[in-house]
Amino acid sequence: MKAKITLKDIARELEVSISTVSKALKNSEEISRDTKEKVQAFAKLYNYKPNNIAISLKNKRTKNIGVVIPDIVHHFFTTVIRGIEKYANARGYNVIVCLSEESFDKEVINMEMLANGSIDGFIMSLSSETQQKGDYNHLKEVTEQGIPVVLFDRITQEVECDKVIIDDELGAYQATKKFIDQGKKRIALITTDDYLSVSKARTKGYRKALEESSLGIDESMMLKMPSMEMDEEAIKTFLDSKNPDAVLCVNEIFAVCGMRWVQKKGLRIPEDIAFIGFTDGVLSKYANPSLTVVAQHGEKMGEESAKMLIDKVESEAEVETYQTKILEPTLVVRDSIAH
Amino acid sequence: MKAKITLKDIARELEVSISTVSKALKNSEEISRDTKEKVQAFAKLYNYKPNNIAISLKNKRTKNIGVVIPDIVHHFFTTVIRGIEKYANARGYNVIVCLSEESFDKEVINMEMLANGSIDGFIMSLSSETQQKGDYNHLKEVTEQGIPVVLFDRITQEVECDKVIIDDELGAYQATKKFIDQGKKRIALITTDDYLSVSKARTKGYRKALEESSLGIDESMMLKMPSMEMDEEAIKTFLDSKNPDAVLCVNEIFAVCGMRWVQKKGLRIPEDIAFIGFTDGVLSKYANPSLTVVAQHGEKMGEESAKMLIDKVESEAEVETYQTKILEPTLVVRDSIAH
DNA sequence: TATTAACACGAAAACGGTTTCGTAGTATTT
DNA sequence: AAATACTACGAAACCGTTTTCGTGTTAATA
Repeated sequence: MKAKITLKDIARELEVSISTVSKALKNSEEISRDTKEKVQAFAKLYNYKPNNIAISLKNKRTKNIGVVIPDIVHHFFTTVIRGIEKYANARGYNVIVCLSEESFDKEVINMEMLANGSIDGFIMSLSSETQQKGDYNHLKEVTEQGIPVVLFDRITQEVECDKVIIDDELGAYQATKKFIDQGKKRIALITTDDYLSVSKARTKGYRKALEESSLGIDESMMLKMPSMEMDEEAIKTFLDSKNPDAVLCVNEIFAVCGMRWVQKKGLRIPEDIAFIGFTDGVLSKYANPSLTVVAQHGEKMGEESAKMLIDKVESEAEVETYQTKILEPTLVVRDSIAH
Repeated sequence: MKAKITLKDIARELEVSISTVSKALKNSEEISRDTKEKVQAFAKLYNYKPNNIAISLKNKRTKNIGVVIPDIVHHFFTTVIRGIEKYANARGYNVIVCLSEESFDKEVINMEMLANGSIDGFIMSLSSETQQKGDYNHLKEVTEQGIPVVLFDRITQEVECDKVIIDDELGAYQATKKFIDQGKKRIALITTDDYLSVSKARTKGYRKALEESSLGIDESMMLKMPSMEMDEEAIKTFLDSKNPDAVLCVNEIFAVCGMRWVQKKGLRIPEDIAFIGFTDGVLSKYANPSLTVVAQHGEKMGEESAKMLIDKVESEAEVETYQTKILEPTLVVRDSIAH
């Protein structure tokens, strides 16, 4: 086992000072050609690499960014992380991932853990519990300490920071409009409770499209699932009783379950009943029939978030101005609707 | 913006030395009751939290573990990360995630980036390119430096370190045996090229089961996909020409594609043709019919890996003894086979 | 009363770098 | 020859902790 070599080691071997070594390795003008060559050669030979921790301590920059998300076993978040990681890596940053598992307490603990010097900034999506409680003090504390935060997807207006979202309302609006244009009359919505900012926005878009049409809104055509846990029975009962000819679901899973059930009953998709979901994951792609979805462009979202964060981290100016970036969703048309 | 308070700040305010503050906060016996109370009260008031970076530099322990995986948009890896994160967090560690994206170079770069003090150890799964090249010098260098490494799932025998795998051979063997017991005669295998350690093991299990049976092996019943990219045509052609009555696939996607195709041709699943895949992901669960799979217990695998790594990191002893933990796979029976 | 022990605290080194500033020695200018 | 300007390097501070060791003060002991 050969331990890592330090500046001090090089200095001792070469009988120069630590400062000289440091400067020589940085190709400083201050150091003579001879000395530089000697030091650099030695460093290369012994594979010297500066210690990140020491540099972090000195610079007060860790080149780490903390990502706090509710769940990682979830296609959307996973693509966001990929976007973050790719972008951050390209700019020399590492990504520390923490999972809140939809718990307020875990979210708080994770942030506190990271806020003590481990990271230069946060990228996060709120846990459902946090959104329910409406308690954002942990976020406010962090921003007050001058640590930049970027919120994505599940955001709140109560914290002043940069934000990246997709226009969920628009996505739902377009999807619903698509149904209307295709002559669907009984358009249902399967969503979760309103505490999730995204569900709320999607419901709004759905309502808006119906209001604008001649169809109008029928409250009973909306099924609100109390939690994000799957409850197949609720969906089946709902579909059986309301008999929709089109269903908009706020995720893939609700949609796939719905499709499976109506197929079992002998209905044809999309002729008798059409489906559109949210999130362009594997499920939609390989479902039978393949599912039309409102794609959220998670990777793009991750990139944007990382860009906003790193720009802020690296900007000297203490700009107290925040922006919200709204990405446009895309309808990915597959076989679960007519086309 | 209120900046973080340091020991020095407290010392100045309270007119004591830094050492006294440090000791007082640690409840040292050396410090008088009075002083301790004073310091602790002040620290609490100003919400003092020690700087992680400084502590890391001092202790030469970061409490970070580096996870390097080929891809994060992949259910299996995602569950492993969750397992790692949960376990590591419980023991006070953070997880830095790096993606190799199946590239050898990225794997090397990521490891180098982290190996300079950012982490206490690695948990990783090899990129396909690395397994193809068979070049493991980056791993060897790291272990030689005394940084513990735990390899999971996609491992190699050429590096001496702890390893966690599932018994892929056994999983494939059991799945194939299941087909045989159910009277299937033309049992096909859809796999990827052998360079992936897991594909190799699964193929071996498949062969073993057939060899032990009266059916024997027909090389042409094995389809080797050259890459992990989906090639639907190859699968269709293969299924059409070989006409199997059972198909074992090394992942979910191959299986779901296969199912979709044979259903389109009017075959019944599982009566005419049965399917078993690997990886218990969302796809299997919500496929139509739902897919029987060999579950890999990713979360368990993550936990085990994290446990092995942290135990090693925290053990003072420089034990040069490594273990390989083999987890048992489970057959999750769903509607794609008779039951 | 002189010695020792206990107590409570501070100085300083250490972790591994970066960076400012001072300076000895040489080269250039007047 | 004296004044000035470079060149090339080292000392030391600093980032924020922890920890060892030394020491002044008081209390207990001989």
